[in-house]
Amino acid sequence: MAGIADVAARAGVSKATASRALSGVGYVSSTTQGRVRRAAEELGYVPSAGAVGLATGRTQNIGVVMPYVNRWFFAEVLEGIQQALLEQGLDLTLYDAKPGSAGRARIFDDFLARKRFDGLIAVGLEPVDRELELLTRIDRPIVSVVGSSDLTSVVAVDDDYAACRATEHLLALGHREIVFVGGAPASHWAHVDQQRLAGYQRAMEEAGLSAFVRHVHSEVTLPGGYAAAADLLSDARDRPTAIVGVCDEVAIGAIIAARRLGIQVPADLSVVGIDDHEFAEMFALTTLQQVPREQGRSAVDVLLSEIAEPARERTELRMPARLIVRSSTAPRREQSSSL
Amino acid sequence: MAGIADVAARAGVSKATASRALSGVGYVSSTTQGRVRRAAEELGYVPSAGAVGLATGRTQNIGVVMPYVNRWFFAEVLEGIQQALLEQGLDLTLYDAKPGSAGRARIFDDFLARKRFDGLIAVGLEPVDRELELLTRIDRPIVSVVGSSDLTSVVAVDDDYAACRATEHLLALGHREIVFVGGAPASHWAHVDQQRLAGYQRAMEEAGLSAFVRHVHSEVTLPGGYAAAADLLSDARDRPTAIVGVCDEVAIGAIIAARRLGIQVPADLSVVGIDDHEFAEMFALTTLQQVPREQGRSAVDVLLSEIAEPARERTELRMPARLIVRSSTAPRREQSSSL
DNA sequence: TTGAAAGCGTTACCAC
DNA sequence: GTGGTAACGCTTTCAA
Repeated sequence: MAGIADVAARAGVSKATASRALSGVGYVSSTTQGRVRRAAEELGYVPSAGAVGLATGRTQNIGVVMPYVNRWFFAEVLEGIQQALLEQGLDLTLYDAKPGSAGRARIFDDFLARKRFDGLIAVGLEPVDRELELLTRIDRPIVSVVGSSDLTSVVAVDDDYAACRATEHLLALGHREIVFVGGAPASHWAHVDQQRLAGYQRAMEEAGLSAFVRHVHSEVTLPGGYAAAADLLSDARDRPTAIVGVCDEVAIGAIIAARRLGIQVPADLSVVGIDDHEFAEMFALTTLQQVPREQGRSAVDVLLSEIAEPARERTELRMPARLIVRSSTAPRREQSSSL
Repeated sequence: MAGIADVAARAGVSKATASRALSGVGYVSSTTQGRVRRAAEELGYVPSAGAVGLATGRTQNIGVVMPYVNRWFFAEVLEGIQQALLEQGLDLTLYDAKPGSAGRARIFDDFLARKRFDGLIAVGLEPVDRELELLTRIDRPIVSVVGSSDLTSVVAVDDDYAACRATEHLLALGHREIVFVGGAPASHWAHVDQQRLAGYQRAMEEAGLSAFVRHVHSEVTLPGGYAAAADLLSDARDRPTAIVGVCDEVAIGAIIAARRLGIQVPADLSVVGIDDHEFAEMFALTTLQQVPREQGRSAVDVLLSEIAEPARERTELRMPARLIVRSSTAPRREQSSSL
């Protein structure tokens, strides 16, 4: 375990000079720098992260808190963050804070307080009040991905717009009986669900179809969408002609359910999602694309700026989703039952 | 930023005593301990991780390296690890090392060398030689999840057995034309694919059906299985009556492909997977269950023992998968084409 | 049972 | 341009 003292000794300089030569901060003649570098190389010198942290107050480590890692959106964001941090030579400490779990309480009470990071990225956290307060105490820059927050920077997609655009797409195809599937009453995804539901409602209202607004709850997962749609579609009499899924996973669940019931997609039923999930292509799903990986990268950019310049005011980056038309949507068909 | 000195001052003792009182190591009278604890409480004292690390040589942090986080198995393992670590009050630093990426090289060259962790869990890594060498240099306990390794402890499912069992299940149902789907020629999943393929082959051979052994390559993802199966099943003439998927994702892709081609599962085609993926239930998939979350937890157990007792010899934990019969498999039907 | 002081490995300030 | 040296915040001997 060669330390900087060993490097200095071998290069015939002081620790101070060695430090400067290695970090590139401050004056060093290029010849000594060369000598020091070589010495470090030869000794296989690796600075001790703990010591650097102690001395500089910077841990070179970013914390990431998210409630799930096994769901597409979260996993993608995480990968985006990881990649961006890697390029900067920063470590990433992961905190998996499942809503309501004992672990979550522990994370907020103990782990975050330890502040083993220079900044924090909170993905889809939806903190409750107590948690929010603990978060503010942390005194490190925080950026939220997904949702909204008055006290952190935010990187997210415009959920309201996405759902509205999805609904308009169906309306333009002549659909009227459009139901919005997704979002449990007490979802920890609350903000997003709500925004997307609102966008759907707005589009319906603007089309003068307030009376047709219909929202079916479901767990926000593929099996959840499957179950909800299976139920919704089982009654042939008041079956909608189109579905807006709160996200692609739910939409795909709905497509699978429809197929099992012998309902043709898109001939009998149009389905649109939001995400552009990795399975979207396979199910020919029309969707509003967001790129969570990019959101992760952006979150890192924003966070690093705030770390570099603490006085900076908070940023809010809200990206528009782009409509991708595949073949899960089609014009409303004249139905025999419409007599 | 109250430090231990502040706590000591407030409690009217020395830093040394305060340290002992707080950590519970060494002699302290219970009255002073009480006083110190209270003082710490009142000041909201939180020890500086960096300083503790410097002084003790322990970072209270575990590194986790995996090639993906957005795939079911990896995400589940990660959650299991995270939970177990959380309970122990340990942090988790994540390194996402995509095979062949520039980031991966960086992780091995720079990040792991920094040793900001007391031990390492490598999930499905399949390191190449150079990487293996770097890994051994680290001088910290390492446990591998998935695969095999002579120089680290291993926690994994018995892949050969699982595939063999899956195949036997189909054989028992009367199937002969059983094809194994999954595994690209140069997969970074190589070891697992290989073991499972071997298990399938063994079962076929033992049943005297060596001539029927057939392996179709596919990317080890749901869309990959879909594509491979769509291709495999398109030709009605030499269509198998059963498929063993290298994992559930591939198996489910195959089921979806079959349905789209109008092939009935399980009437015309039996499909069995390995995993018990979260979607397995929804597709009524017969499968060999492994519980990656448990593997993650076990990996943590093993690792912590090795950290506590460095001389300990390496452990190898290989768990058997359990057959779960749902309804994607059925007895081979007498076929009209079998005339 | 307690306290003083010596590390742990860097960085950064201030003379030289 | 370079070298002392004091932090950084904690743990851990060793004496008292």
